Amino acid sequence: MQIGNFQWMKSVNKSTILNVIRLHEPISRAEIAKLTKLTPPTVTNIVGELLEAKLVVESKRGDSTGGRKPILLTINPGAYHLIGLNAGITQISAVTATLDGKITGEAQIQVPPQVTADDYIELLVQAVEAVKAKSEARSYLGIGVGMAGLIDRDRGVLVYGLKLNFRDVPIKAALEARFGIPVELENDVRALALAESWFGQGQNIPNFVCISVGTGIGAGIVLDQKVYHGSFFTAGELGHVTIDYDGPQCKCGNRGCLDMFVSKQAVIRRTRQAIEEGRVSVLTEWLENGKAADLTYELIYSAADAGDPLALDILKATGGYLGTALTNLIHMLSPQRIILCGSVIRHGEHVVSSLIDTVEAKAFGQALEKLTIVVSTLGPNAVAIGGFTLLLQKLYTPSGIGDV
Amino acid sequence: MQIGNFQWMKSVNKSTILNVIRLHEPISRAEIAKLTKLTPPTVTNIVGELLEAKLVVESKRGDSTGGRKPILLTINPGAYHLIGLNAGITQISAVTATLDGKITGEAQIQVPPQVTADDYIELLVQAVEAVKAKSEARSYLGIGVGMAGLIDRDRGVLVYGLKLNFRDVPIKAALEARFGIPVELENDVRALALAESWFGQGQNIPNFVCISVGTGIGAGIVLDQKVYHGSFFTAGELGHVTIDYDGPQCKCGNRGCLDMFVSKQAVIRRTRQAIEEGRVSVLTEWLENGKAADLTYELIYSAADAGDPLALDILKATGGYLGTALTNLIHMLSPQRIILCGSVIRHGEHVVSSLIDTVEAKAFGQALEKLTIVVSTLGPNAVAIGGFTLLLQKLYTPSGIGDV
DNA sequence: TGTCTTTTTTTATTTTGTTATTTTTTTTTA
DNA sequence: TAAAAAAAAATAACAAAATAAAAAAAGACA
Repeated sequence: MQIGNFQWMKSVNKSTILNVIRLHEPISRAEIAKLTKLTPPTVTNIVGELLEAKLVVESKRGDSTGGRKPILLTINPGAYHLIGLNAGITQISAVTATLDGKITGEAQIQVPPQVTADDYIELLVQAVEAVKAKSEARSYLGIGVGMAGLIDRDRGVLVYGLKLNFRDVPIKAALEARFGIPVELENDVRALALAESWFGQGQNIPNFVCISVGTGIGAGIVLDQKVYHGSFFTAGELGHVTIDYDGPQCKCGNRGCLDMFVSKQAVIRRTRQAIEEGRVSVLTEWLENGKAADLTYELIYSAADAGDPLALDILKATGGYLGTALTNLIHMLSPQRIILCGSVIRHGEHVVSSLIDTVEAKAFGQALEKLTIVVSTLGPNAVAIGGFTLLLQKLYTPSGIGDV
Repeated sequence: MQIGNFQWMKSVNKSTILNVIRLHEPISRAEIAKLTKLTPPTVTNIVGELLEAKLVVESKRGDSTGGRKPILLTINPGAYHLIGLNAGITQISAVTATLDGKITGEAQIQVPPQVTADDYIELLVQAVEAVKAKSEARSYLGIGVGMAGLIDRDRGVLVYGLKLNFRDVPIKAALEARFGIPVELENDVRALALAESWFGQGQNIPNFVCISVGTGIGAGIVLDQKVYHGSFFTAGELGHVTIDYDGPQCKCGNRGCLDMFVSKQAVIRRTRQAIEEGRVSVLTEWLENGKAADLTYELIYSAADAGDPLALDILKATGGYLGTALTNLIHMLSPQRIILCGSVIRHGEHVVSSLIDTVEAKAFGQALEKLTIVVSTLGPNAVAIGGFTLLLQKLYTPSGIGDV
């Protein structure tokens, strides 16, 4: 139950001002007062504390508009640094960044197929050490981790997932004990959504959904500018949405799950099946004359790029299935934007175009008119960016500033 | 951009205290201080203002626990009254209620098939007059309206819907001009969800979805205790979710929409089709010997109650389709609870049981374990209750109290 | 140079919550 | 039964932080 007292009031104003500086830098005290409707003395007072905490610096003088030149304020990028991790199944990647979200270094570590939870934590530590070694930053505000699996955001625990045998792994506690700085843990797709919200295509979009299509399919849902978790952090399971009432059996027990149609493996399976059924394709040649060792997703989209009709059909159908699932989502949640990410999207112009065609054909009304579908531009570090954004989010939230 | 100032701080505390009184009445000042962590003088001070505004009354003395007996406070039910409307296609129903949500009177007005928007507003006015005439309340806090169609909640405008030719009808402005008290307008299913959240099965459930199945299918989504609208108020279009990729053509242009399987009309259509195909059913007799004029939904569930295998099959299949759609929703949003409402549910034990069976078979993981599916207990006035709850919501929100 | 503008800081005031104290009322206990 | 203890509520003094008014600083321009 939030109650109003002086500390809280000040804390709200402090975070408001810090956010305004972040979003409008470089900006003068007078301009902040105008934007926030706070009075100039209040702004001066709070900016003083932010300067003292080294979160903000006075940069240059601005241009005069007929009077004294304003002293422009910016976020102090150098004082504190952030560490973001993308903790994946086969690879851990780490980045360091400044307070304004600029990446200053990166490092990768491969994960062997068979590891215990303790091994994995040790690999996370190595990744942090590796990226720290490459950076000359001294003071770190914390470590933010995006991780595949069911994550208890509040406790910082991997409940299950990532590797099959992992159960209740206290990632946050382990890393905090090791490094003595705050650690935040979040599901990878939701970290991605957070990254889009702060630095990508989700900026200034209150309601959007980030769809990640790769080995699995997940949705990161942002509603009213906040990442939505659902009860017990299980929202966004797009992969097991039914799109065909009488479709093929999925390993989850249901029929016609989206996962059976559009994951990387599903695309490969459907292509193989079509070839076995005798459909003509350049892929048959490539495989037979040893030009390709095995049927991979990369091979299929190469064939599609080369104009192979089977590969094109498969990828278009993939977009169609995905588009159908997204149309359902659009009618239920009516997001302003859908952001597509993941390896299938990054190498899948055919999938994306057919997806957009499908949505435009199937969705209707205002929900469609107000909608834009875009492809993520954050690149392969997106989840790690989301990781350190968890720290920024805390910093820029009331009562998150005093701790610095 | 919310900034902290004294009025806001006080307003937050005032609404906090008013809410605590509502939820824990009868309660003493000392107890409020303990619950809210506000200090006793602050509570005394604010309670004084609430007493003066007649929103709260000192009722009896409580039992002593070894010292002075506490003065117990309750919401003043008599000082202000509320009006709630369910503005439907064929009928408008109105209720009056006290500040604690007790209904004190009701009235109904039938809507002729052909009316203009102006006629309809006049009928709304008549409904309000009729219910006011039946109540001896003097002072009304406002009118809250739940209405079928696309509602712009902010402006209080019916954008389209209800009757086919209605476009941009300024309901709020019209009623405010007529009665001189605040009017709030909301979509009917979302009003329903709000009613459940305050007075029904959604109490203390942060994330739930209210499914209404009748002539159409809609979902009212409550996330983090707030009714979710989506971009441009179009969230919750459950009726046109695809559940069968190659299903029958819907009037919206897509194939296999849920609406084609589970609305009242769809149930009738599917039953008629089965009869025409020669399936044996008691319904055939009832219709042939003139015992029933026409095939209606009521007739079908009577037959199911009488054990008719065709009717049972149809209703069970209906539950199956609905359950499939809900499973998708559950995997996407992971709500803690699903509340079923509407006429098909109220007279559909067979539908509900098959729906629950389907969800339990198809959903999996934490999303299922943490989920409960219940039937609404608010009765036929639910939307009207949601209507006046719009006013309560405003009243119990910071800066909504000063206006009284 | 002098006046006008704009930005920033200073001073005094106001709002409102907090701490400490007092009053009122009741129960407990000697 | 009277004194002590305890709880609830009210009052007084205090403090935090915003606001209002005014002053100072710094520059523009005639």
